[in-house]
Amino acid sequence: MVATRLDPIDRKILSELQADGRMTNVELAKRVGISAPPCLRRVRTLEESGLIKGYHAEVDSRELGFEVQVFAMVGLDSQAEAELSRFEERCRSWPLVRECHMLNGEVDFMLKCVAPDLSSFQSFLTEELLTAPNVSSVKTSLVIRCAKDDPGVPFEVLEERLSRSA
Amino acid sequence: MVATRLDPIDRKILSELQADGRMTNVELAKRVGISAPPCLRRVRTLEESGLIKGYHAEVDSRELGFEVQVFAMVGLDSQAEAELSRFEERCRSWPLVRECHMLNGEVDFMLKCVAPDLSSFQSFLTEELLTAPNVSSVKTSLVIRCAKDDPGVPFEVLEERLSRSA
DNA sequence: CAGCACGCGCAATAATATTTCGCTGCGGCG
DNA sequence: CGCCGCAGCGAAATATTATTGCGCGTGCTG
Repeated sequence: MVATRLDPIDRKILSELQADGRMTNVELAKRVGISAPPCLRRVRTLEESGLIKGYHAEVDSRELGFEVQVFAMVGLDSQAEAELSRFEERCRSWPLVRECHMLNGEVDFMLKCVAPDLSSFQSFLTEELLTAPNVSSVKTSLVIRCAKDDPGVPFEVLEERLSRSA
Repeated sequence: MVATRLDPIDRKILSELQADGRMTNVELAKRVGISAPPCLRRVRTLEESGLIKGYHAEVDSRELGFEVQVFAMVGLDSQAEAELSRFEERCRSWPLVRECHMLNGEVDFMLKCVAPDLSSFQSFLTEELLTAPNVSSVKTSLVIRCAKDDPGVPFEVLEERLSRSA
């Protein structure tokens, strides 16, 4: 990891931008305690180094008409690398699938899906996911409500850890 | 849902800002096909209506030293509302827990956790999660690799759906 | 068909981003 | 030790962007 090259100011920048990605550079500079130009240079460096992978607006999915959120646990018949990749590629092509994680243990993949309503998810499930090649089992769990949905990483933990090792 | 009040331009704005939340307003206006001032007015309206809940920088968690990502499926002893809320509140106070979703079915909660390494996750698991009141069972699954991690909702699906109902 | 409300674009202004420049502190090297 | 070169800073200048005010057209509504 490249994080060791980051000084406390860089980490503060990342933390602030994770919390509010549209903060002006002036405001950001004020918060991290340096002037605007070096602050912008640091942000650009963080972007170019790939530590900042992008910026996104967080939208209200329910209000936008996506009432249904589902976790799908998928088991495959073959776990050969070629088959794994094929399944991942398929997931990337399904818009309803927002996340696809390969897991250890009995279940091979965890998918997070979003759909306008139950019936559209059902048809995705039966017509796409269950009929996809190599898929042996799918267990789905509907999200009843969401208590927490924080993006990114807990910088507090990082700081705590660094202060201990210092 | 309030989405019916949105015209195609508003939806395009949301879609563009979800993909790139730091786009300048002039660029955004160009893409959605109107001039800058009305575009900015629309963005402000979307923000005030809560349809845009915020903006976030997407950071590279591995590079930042968070090597471990885990899904934890939690079962509780009591599912009384007061107990559910209490557990949710506890999840909000744990930095390592980034998401907490209540599910239907046998498992009560799905947690997405992030940690610097396996041992720090283990200590969280044994010292915090497993010892929390009312927690009866926890099954964890380590993320081996991530094939897809798209934020937000698939606007393509929304458009398709609206064009059918039109 | 007049009046009204709404949303647009244009032009002007304010704020912000970005570049340029010179200063300063720090570590390597003569 | 003292000099040099580098890296990072801040101030100032400039370019770009955000924001406001205003007049115009369009489409309801009476």
